[in-house]
Amino acid sequence: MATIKDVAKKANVSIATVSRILNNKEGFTEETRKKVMKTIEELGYHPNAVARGLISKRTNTIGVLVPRISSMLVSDMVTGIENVAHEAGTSVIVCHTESNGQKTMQYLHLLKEKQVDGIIFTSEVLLKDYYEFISRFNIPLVLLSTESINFQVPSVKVDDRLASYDAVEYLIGMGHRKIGMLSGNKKDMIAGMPRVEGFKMALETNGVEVEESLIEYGRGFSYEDGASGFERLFKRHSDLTAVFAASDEMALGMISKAHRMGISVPEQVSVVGFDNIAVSEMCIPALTTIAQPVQEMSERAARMMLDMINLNANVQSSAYPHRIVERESVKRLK
Amino acid sequence: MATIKDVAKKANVSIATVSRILNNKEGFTEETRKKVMKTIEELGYHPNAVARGLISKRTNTIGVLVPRISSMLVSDMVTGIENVAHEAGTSVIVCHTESNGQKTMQYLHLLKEKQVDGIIFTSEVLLKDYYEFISRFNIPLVLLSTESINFQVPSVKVDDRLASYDAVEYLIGMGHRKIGMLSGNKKDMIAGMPRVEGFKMALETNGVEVEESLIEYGRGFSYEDGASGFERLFKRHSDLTAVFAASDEMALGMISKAHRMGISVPEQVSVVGFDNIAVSEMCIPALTTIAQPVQEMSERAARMMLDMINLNANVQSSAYPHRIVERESVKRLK
DNA sequence: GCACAGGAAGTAAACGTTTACGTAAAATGA
DNA sequence: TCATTTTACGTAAACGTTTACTTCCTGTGC
Repeated sequence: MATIKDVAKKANVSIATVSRILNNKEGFTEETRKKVMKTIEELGYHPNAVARGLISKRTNTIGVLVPRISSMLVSDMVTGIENVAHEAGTSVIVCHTESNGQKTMQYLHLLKEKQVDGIIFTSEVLLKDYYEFISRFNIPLVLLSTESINFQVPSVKVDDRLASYDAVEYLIGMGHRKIGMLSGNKKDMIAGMPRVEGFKMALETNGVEVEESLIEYGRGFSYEDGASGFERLFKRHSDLTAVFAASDEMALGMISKAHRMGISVPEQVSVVGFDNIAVSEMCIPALTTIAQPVQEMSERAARMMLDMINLNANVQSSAYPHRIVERESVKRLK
Repeated sequence: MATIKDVAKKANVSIATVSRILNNKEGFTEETRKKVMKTIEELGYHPNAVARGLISKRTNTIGVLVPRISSMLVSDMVTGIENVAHEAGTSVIVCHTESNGQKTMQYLHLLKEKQVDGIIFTSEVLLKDYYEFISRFNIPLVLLSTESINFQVPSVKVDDRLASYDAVEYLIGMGHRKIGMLSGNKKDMIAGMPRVEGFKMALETNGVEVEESLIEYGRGFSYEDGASGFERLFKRHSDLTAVFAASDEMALGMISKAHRMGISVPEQVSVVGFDNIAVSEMCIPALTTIAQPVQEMSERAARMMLDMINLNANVQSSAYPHRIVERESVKRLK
C-alpha cells in the first residue's frame, strides 16, 4: 500500500512537502503541487487517518450511545447525527447500550481507547459513573433527548413536562374529562416522571380531579407496555373517554389492544401519543401525537458537538419546541 | 494523559513488558504483572487504540453502508451487526449513503482512510466502482440483503424471487385470482425485478393469466410509493381482490390509502407485505407478510465479516429462509 | 554589490504502541 | 559442576503521519 514516503520518493520531494500540499499548509509552488498530485493519482495513494490521528490527537470520529428504545426513534437520531457529522468529515460509531449499565461502561472505555473526539449520549439517565469517566478524560459530551440534573452537561431536548401538559390540555379542550395515562417507567427521571407531572398538572389546572389509579406505569415505553397497560387501566376505569400515552409505541399498543377488546378508537376512547415516529401517520387511525423534532434535535446535538470539538466552544443547552400533530385518534366530545 | 511510558517508568519496567502484560504475550512473572496492573490502575491508564492500530494494521472497526430504505429495516440491521461486532471487540461506523453514488464513493474513501478492517454493504446494488475500489485495497466485504451478479462477493440474503412466489401462491391458495402487485423500482436488480418475476411465475404456474397492467412500479419502496401506487392500480383494476406489496411500508401505504378511499382491508381487498418490520404487527389490520429474519441475517453477516478478518476465512454466501407470517390482512375467499 | 527578507523545500523528532532481537539470570540436565 | 536451555525482561526500530526548525535560493532595496 502506498504511503506518503512512496509519493515523496516518486515525486522527488520530501514527505513534508507532500503533507503540506495535502493539508493546504502553504510553502509550495503550484508546479510542485501539480507534480505531487499527479503521482498521488498514479500511486492511488490515500492518507492513513490512523497515523494522522496518532499525531494530531484527532480522530474525526464521535461515539453515539443509544439505548434500546423505539428502534424508529433511535434510527432517526442516528441518521440526523450522522448526516451533519459526515458533512463535517467526521464519522460516527454507534453503541447500543441496551440500557445496561455495565455494557455502557464497556462502551465508554472502548470509545476512550479509540480516542473519539466526543460522545453523544441519548435518551437515558446519565449516571454518575458515566459522567465521571467521561469528564475525567475531558471528552466533549452532549446529551440528546435527556438531560442531567446533577451535572452540568449541554443537552438538547423538549420540555417533557410542558409537552405532556399540552397534550392533556388538548384532550380537555376536546371535551374529555375522564382521562387515563399510560406512563413509561416510574423511575425514569427524564421521560417518565416529568410526563406524569405534566399530566397531573393539566388536570388540576383545569379543575379535573386527579386519581392515581388513572395512571398506569409500564416497564418501559414499548408497544407491549402500552397494550398490557391499557388492558389493566381499562379494567379499573371502563368509563374513560381518552388516554394520553407516554410514547407512540405505547399508543399503538393500546389501539391494537382496544381493537381486540372491541373498543373502537377514537369513537369510544381517544388517544394521543408522544414522539411522532414515522409510523404514527401510517396507522389506522392515524395517531394524534406530540411531535418532537427528532431529526432537527439530533442535527443540533451533532452541531453542538462539532462546535465543542472544533471551536472549543462553550455551548448552551437548548430546549426544542414540541407541537401537537392532529390526526385522527381523538374525537371531539360535544 | 498517561501513556504506556508513564506506566513503565512508574512500575520500573520497560514499555515492552507493559505491552506484553496487556496483550497476554508471555514473558513476565505473576509478580510483575501485579505490580504493573496496580500502577495502571493508579494512573488510570488506557491503551491508545490509534497507536496500536497504526502498528498492528488493525483498527477493530468495520464500516456499514446503509441506504435510505425503511428506517426500521436499517435500524434492525445495524443493531444486529453492532451486537455481534461488539461481542468481538470491534466497533461499527454507520454510513448513510442515501442511495447516492457519489456519497457512497465518498464514504468508501473515508472508510479506507480510516483503515477499517472490513465493510458490510447493505440493501443496494454493488456498483462496479464500489467493488473495484474496495477490492483494490483488499478490504474484506460482505453483502447484506443484496448480492452481486457480476462480482464474486459473499452475501447474506433471502431468495427474493422465491419469497415473492410463495407470497403470491399463498394468496392464490386463499382463493384469490385477481391479484395486483405494488412493486418497487423496476430497475432494482435485487429487490425489484426478482420479486416481480416471482409474482408472475406464481400466477403462471397456477394458471392465472398475467397482465402487465396488474403491476404498478414505484420509485422506491416507501409508504408514499405504496399509497400512490395503489390508487393508480385500483383505478385500472377496481375488481382486484388482493395485492402483493414489495415492502411492508408500501403495504401500509396502501392500507391507509384504501381506507381513505373507502375500501376496507381485508374485506374488499387483501394484502400481503414483505419484510415483517416491527410495526407490521402493530397496525390494524395486522399485516400478513413475508418475514426476512433480518436480525439473524445481520448477525450472520457480521460473523462472516469477522471470520474474513480474523481467520482470513473464505466464507460462503448464505441464503436465508423466508417465511409467511399470517396475520389479519388477508381474507379467505370461499 | 551587498544585506536581508521571504518563500520553497528538506530534516528529523514526535505521537503511543508492538515486536524482533539481544542479554542476563535462572532453571535444567548430565 | 558446567553446558545448555528457558525465562524474564530491556532496547530500539517500526508503523505513517505532522510540524518545528533549518537551509537554500530568489528577489528586493539601497
